[in-house]
Amino acid sequence: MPLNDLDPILHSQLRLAVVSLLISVKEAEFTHIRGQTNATAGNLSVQLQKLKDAGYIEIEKSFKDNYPQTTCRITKAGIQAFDTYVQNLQQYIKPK
Amino acid sequence: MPLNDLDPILHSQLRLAVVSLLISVKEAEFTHIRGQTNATAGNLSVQLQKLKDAGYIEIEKSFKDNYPQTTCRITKAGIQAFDTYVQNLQQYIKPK
DNA sequence: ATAGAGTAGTTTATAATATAAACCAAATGA
DNA sequence: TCATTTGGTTTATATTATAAACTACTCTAT
Repeated sequence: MPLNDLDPILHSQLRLAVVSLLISVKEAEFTHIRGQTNATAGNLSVQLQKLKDAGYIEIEKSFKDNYPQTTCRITKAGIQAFDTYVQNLQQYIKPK
Repeated sequence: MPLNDLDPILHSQLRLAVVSLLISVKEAEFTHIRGQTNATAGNLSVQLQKLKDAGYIEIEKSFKDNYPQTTCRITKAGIQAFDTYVQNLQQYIKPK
């Protein structure tokens, strides 16, 4: 079994954590993701943008209680990419 | 269950492939690893050095049929680090 | 009303990483 | 003999991740 390449968009601790989280909750706010991942706001902002550029998540901006609110949602492509990533990764980590 | 940090030495496709390979075969030559991973020689050279610096592999240089030969072997620390990495990674990729 | 602190981010600069290109030394083959 | 090949290493460059600085508000207390 060959070692397939790992999607570089997902092979990043923070982006993987974000996608992993969104896979299970479907939708989450910036601040919540920040809390769950312990990322700095700047880093999270950049990485969310990359996930959006890759088409793996959607970002919706609104206001909640007068404050800006950024809501993230996983896309079909994101779920698909995650599944493929996990499949490929198994080849690296499963005992032979 | 919290998302533990992933060892940055192992969270690199090529280094992970190298360690994964060495875990299963115990010992391998530079050229063999290069063939299995499709890495360029330069990249592999650098990454092997990093794994050595981290104490995850041993590198032994000798000559075989007049040509230089670089043999790599996993260390106890390498096995331990890989196990921990896999454990932590499971939190990211396993379905919740 | 306004100064100070806090919220929710983005942008930009820097540090770290990965990768490729160039190079080296010796061996082999035409 | 000189061009190629083998088996690498070193160095330069592109990519990534991260932190620091900044923007644009809001809230609270005076």
